[in-house]
Amino acid sequence: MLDKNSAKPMYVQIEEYLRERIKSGEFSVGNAIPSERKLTDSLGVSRMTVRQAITNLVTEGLLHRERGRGTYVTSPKVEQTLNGLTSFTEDMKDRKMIPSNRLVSFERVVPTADIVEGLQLKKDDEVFIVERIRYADDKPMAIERSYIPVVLAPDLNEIALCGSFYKFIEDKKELRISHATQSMEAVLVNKWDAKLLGLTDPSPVLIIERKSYLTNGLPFEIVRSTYRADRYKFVSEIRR
Amino acid sequence: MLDKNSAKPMYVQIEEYLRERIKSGEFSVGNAIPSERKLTDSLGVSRMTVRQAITNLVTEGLLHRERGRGTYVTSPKVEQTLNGLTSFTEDMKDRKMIPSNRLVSFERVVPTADIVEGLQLKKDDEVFIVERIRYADDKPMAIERSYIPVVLAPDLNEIALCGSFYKFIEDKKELRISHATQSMEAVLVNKWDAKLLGLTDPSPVLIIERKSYLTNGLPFEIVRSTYRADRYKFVSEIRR
DNA sequence: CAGTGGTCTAGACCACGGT
DNA sequence: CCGTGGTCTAGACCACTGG
Repeated sequence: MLDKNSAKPMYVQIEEYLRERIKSGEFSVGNAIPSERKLTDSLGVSRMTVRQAITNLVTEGLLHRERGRGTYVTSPKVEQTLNGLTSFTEDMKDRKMIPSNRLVSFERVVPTADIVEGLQLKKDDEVFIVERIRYADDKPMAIERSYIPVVLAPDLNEIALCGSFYKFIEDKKELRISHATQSMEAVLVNKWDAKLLGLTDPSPVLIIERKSYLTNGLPFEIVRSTYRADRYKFVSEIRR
Repeated sequence: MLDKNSAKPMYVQIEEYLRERIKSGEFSVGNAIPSERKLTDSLGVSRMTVRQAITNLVTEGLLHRERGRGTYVTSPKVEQTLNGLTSFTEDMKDRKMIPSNRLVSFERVVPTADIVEGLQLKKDDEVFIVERIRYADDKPMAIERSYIPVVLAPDLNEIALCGSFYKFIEDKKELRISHATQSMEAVLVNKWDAKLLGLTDPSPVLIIERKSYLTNGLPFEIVRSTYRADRYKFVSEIRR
C-alpha cells in the first residue's frame, strides 16, 4: 500500500491514499474518515505523519476536522481547477474551449511611470511589451498586453511566447512563481477594441489587470486584458 | 517573551512574535529570518513547534522557504484584507467608504428549482429571500438578493439582518463558515435595475453570484448581486 | 564541509464530544 | 468514561545550497 522506500514522502502517499478512497466512495461525503490513531496503526507510520497529510487535505478543502468528534469529508469539489494562478491557455482548457492567439506586437522599450512603479524597476530599465489577441474556439475572447522586465528574461523571444510563459519562467529561468494580485472591472468597450474583438455598439467588457510575483517577493509581470463580457464569466473560490 | 502557561498555543505566540519582528523591520523584506534551529534554541521550544508557526505564515504568504538556504520574508502584503470571505459591510469599510442599506423586501417562500438545487434543499423546503439596496457613502452601489434556507435560521428577522449575517450564523447558530464559490460577469444594466441604481442609458454592471458553504459541506446562502461597474472594482489575490 | 529546510518517529498531555 | 483532534517534545536522517 505505502512504500517506505519511495522517493515520494510518506505524507504525500497518504494524501493520495485518502484522496482515492474518497473518490471511490469508500470514505463518503459527510462521513468521518478513520481517526488519526487508527490510520497511524493501519498505515504503520507515526501520528505526526498522518496529521501532515490530513492537514494538507484540510487546507485544500477536501476534509474538515471537528475536535472531539472526527475528521469528515466535505463537498466533492467540482471547482478543483477553477482556482489558482493559471494562464489564459490553461484557463480556456478548463472551460473545454480550444485556445489560440495572434501576436500583434512585441517591443522592447522603457515603460511609462505606472509600469516602472508596478514592476519596481529602476529608472531607464527596459521591459518587453507583448500584445496579443486571445481566441477561444477560433473566436476572439480577449486583448492582452503584458509587461515583463527585460532583466528577468533577456532571451525572451517570439518563439518562447508560443508556449506557456509561466512554464518558461519556472523551468528555463529557475524562478518560482508565488502569487498574483488581480483587479477586475466592467466598462463599455471603446471603438478600437470593439473592432479587434468583433463587438458592435455599446457592449460591456471586463478589464482585468494582474500583477504576478516570484517567491522572493518581486513582481515579474503585469498583464492588462480586455475580455468580451458576453463570452467570459470569472469563477473563483474564496476561503474564509 | 513566550508564555508556556498561556492558553494561547506556543505556535500561535511564535507566529505573533515573528509577525511583530517583520512589521517592525527587524526581519525585513527579502532577508532571511533566523533558521528553525536557532529559533528552537532562542525560544526554548521544539523544532516541530517552530515549524508549525512558520508553516502557517508561509501559507499566509508572509514567508517563503528555500531548501538549503533559509526562510525569507516576502512582500509586505498590502492586500491583507482584500481577500477572504467578507460581507458587503466589511468590503466597503476596507475601501474607506461608509456602508448602509435599505431593505426592499423580506419574504419566506418555496423557491425556484435553481435555488432548490443550489442550496441542496428538499422539495417544498422554504427559504428566506432578502432583497436589499446597498449604499456606499450614501450613493447606491449594488442590488442584492439573498436566499437562505429557513431550516438553518428559522428565527431570522429584519432585526438580525441589520448586523452581519455571517456573524449571526457563526455566533448565534453555532455553525462554522468554510468557503464560497463566486462567479462574476459583466452585462448592460436593464431598465429596472438602472432606476434602482441611479444609472442612465447603456451602462455596464457586474453580476456577482456567491454560494457560501459551512464546514460540513452544506451550502447555507446564495447571494445574487448587481454592482454599479463605475463604482466597483473587484480586487483579489491568487495563490499558485 | 557546515548549515539549511524536509521528513519522520514514538511517545506525551490537553480539551472537547458523546455515552 | 473513552475516543477524538490539538499541541508539544527531543531526538533522527535526508537532500539541498553555499563556501
